[in-house]
Amino acid sequence: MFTMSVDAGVPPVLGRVTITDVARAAGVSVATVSKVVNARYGVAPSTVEKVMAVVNELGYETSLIASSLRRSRTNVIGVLVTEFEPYSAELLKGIGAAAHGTGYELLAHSGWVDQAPPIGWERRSLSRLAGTLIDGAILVTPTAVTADTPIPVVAIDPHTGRGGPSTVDADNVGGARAAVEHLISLGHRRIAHLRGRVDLESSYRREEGYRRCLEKAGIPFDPSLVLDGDYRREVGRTSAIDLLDRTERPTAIFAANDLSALGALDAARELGIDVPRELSIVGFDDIPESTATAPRLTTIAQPLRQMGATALRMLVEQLNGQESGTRHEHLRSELVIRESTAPPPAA
Amino acid sequence: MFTMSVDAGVPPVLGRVTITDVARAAGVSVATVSKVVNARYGVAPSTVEKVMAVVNELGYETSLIASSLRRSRTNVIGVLVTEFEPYSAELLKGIGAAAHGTGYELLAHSGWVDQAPPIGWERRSLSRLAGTLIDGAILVTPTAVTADTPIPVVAIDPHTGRGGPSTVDADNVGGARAAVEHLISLGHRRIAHLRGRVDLESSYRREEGYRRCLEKAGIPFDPSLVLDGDYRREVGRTSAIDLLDRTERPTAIFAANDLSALGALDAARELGIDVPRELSIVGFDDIPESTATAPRLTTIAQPLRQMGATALRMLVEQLNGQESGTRHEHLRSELVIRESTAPPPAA
DNA sequence: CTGTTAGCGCCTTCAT
DNA sequence: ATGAAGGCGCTAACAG
Repeated sequence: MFTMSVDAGVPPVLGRVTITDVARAAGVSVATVSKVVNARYGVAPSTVEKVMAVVNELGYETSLIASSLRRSRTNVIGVLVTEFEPYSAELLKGIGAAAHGTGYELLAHSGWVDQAPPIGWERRSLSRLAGTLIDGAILVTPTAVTADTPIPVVAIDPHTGRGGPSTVDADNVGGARAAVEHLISLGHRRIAHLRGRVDLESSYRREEGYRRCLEKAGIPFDPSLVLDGDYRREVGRTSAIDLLDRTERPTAIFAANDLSALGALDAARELGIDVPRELSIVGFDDIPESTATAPRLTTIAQPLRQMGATALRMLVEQLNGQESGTRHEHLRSELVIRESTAPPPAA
Repeated sequence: MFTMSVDAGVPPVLGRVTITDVARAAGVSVATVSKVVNARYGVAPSTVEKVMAVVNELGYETSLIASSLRRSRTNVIGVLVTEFEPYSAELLKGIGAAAHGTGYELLAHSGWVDQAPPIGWERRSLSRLAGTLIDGAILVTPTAVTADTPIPVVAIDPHTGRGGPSTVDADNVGGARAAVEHLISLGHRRIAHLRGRVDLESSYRREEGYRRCLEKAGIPFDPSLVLDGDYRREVGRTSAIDLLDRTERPTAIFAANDLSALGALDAARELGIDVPRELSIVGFDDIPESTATAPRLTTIAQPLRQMGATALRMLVEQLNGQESGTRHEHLRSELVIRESTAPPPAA
């Protein structure tokens, strides 16, 4: 505990310092301490001084939990994620940067560290934190948000864009089409797809973009070329191995996100398949990790930091009552050509 | 609020659903609901069923805050950071990965979004969350931790390694020496240094490594070549501009972390100075962003994910009472040569 | 098996 | 100007 050397004859306190400890040490009531700490009127200057001295000596800080249980506002915004992976980490950076000057602290919560998050996980998380600890929340890739949340909410890349809370996402269909168009323009015809998380809208949109683009180019859709990537590296790797072990393997893979694309890259390396000479790979997201590989990943860049920042600003507007209706912010995504794509082998 | 269509004649509830709402709707006492929800013994099966039905209908979840105020344990580990930037984001990824299977949820807290964190910021954050919300904490780059914290704590890259809580860090002196040796071996003699945050031990160690290495190579130490980088991109940029505007500018810069190295890269680009032909830059950390630049950054890699994972494991051991004494884990850092370093211009 | 009671730490009337 | 009392939502001990 933070019991430092106590000069003024105040006895040290065991455990966490509470308002009661301060009150006892200062010889006043807890109510008075509360008033002093929260700068309320009606306390004699001499009392204020006395109490503050004890507060400093004991290193007292009001418990966020206790006060939030009592108060209505906490000035804390919650960021609810299933996991801290590169995607949510990027959003967090953007959210954090945008939080400067708003007066809100940030609390990022990751439940479900043990189990896979069930559909609707965000409801549980929200229920556990809302109403008391946090004033509003940013939901990262929620699966089943409804409109009637207990506190203001903004969802990033949610399952369903309409009818629910305000949302932020990037152009998924357009991005996917740009990715596949790029591959087609290089000459690829056998293009596989590593699908995203089935509980997310973005997965469907990206697959839709993939199919539409094939269709437009007159390439027949082959369902056997679409496997699960689940937005995860290991799943992407496994599916890619399946794909690449076939006698007539695809010459290109469009992965629904960078993580699964990195998994595909892992697979190619393991199988001794050269990227991009023998296999082209395109990802989606543009997480920083996508430049750390050799070859560097060609991908569809989503403005993740900006998406996070936008979500935070929208939420703060709601919290400050400046904005009432729900908004749906769509940001642009764009093709970033790096080193993982090339024309297919001459074969 | 999560009031869904209520079938069993339970009236909808306004605001967050509390245990009282459930009790009232189910026609039992709050104590009984609590027992049911927490799977305690001594409740009739029929009652359990009845209560659970209402719980599901109303979408009730126990408030983390209220229960943590009452209980001693919460099974939540706090990660206290000043800011969500690339460094702490990497740690968070490692911490999150290591949390799988431990039974602990994660709560990452960033206070100080408005103000610069004062020395000892971690004490306030800890006081606000400890004792109730979180069972233990990982402190990221704390500035003045003492040994007597109210809850078990592990510090990552703290101000002082000894006498305080358990710590995790990487080899700072060795890393810095490797960086500067690399530059010297390339032929550099005028090597500048962008110093880190003055409130952190790691800054001193890296500067120490820099000076020792110069000394060993017989290069006189020039204090005018050491400027503040503050571990931040913008500060690194400003200082680098100062350095590069001089008539006799350095041929190489060793930045105390990648962020300030990226700032130096920004500065060079603005001034039209070619990296690495006219200026070499070495960073420290190996955040994913260090590969996203052109040229890619040569840097000292700290195993950030692993550091986070180690910290989590150490903390869990403390929480489970398997480990009592404080430990200091030192991980290795290593030079990663990429594209931002080359021999100095022939001049 | 169920309900009543007390209290976690804090803030807010409302008396004094 | 100060303090006593009630209550936020919940759980643990005890009573019935």
